[in-house]
Amino acid sequence: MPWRAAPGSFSDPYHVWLSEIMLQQTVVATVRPYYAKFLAAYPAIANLAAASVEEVCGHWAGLGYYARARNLHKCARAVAILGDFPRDIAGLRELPGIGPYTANAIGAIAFGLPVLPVDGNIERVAARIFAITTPIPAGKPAIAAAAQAFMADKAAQAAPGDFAQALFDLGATICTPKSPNCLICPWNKHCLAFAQGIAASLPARTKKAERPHRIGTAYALMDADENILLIRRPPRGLLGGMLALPDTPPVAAKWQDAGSIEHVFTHFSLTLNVLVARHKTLPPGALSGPAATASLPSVMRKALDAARRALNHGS
DNA sequence: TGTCCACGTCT
DNA sequence: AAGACGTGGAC
Repeated sequence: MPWRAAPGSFSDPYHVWLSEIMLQQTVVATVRPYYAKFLAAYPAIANLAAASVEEVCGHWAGLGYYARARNLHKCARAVAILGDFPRDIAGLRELPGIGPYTANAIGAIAFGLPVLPVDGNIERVAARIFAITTPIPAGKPAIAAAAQAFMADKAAQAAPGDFAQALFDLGATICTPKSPNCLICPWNKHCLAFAQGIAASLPARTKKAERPHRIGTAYALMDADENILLIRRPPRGLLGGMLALPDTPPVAAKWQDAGSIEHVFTHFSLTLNVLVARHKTLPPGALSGPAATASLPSVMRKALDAARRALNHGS
């Protein structure tokens, strides 16, 4: 990983923090190009603090969970005021967007504090080693508590950051969610789930409630130069602070059907009907143009693509 | 195709 | 303290 330091050495706290925020609920392959883009745009956390929140959200577009981008910016400004990252868990926890996991990740990896950041990987390893069958999420606290026993290990104490990252790797490559490679696992002699032949079934999960379906409308108003009218959504809630197509008609116009797109969010799936219209000029102050459309959340990019297809066919 | 997975934080 | 919050890849 580009954000990792050589074994035995500490990583730059800025790099650890930036990568860990991006890695929340997001896989490494997705994060990689965003991490590179952010470091190019903001070589130091001071550059991030000096940027506008709109610009930061724009760079974040497509990565999802946009509260992370807003908190990233807030956190950068808080760190700018403090002068540097706090070097203790309690201090890190007070920063926006940093919860128990991320505080421990920064503490262990950047500062060598003897703490264990229990992510999904380490949770899975712990559930198996100790054969904890309580389903997640109810069983989460018990699994995290059991995982703390790992820190009794001398190697863990000596290099908490390397230890945590080694466990991440164990979970990602050997102790995988499905078909774990127990036969080559360095810990298989100590694994209760392996001994009982139940490793693949752990951690158990409570069946999720069915995802509701919603229907919405997006309005794409395009001028002669192919600019599309965009709005900025309110700073909280769904796609908070992000650019979007309006969900109510921005002007009186001859709206035409451009088909629909499907999108799945965490807590609902969405059919978005897209309507399009041509207009000579966009309202003054409209956000538009190629730079703006590059900064759209994925659902809005899908809608915009549908709108453009319809307009190009119709003309 | 659809289900699961990415434990993470905030309110 | 239960629910809100995105997206894409693996299988």
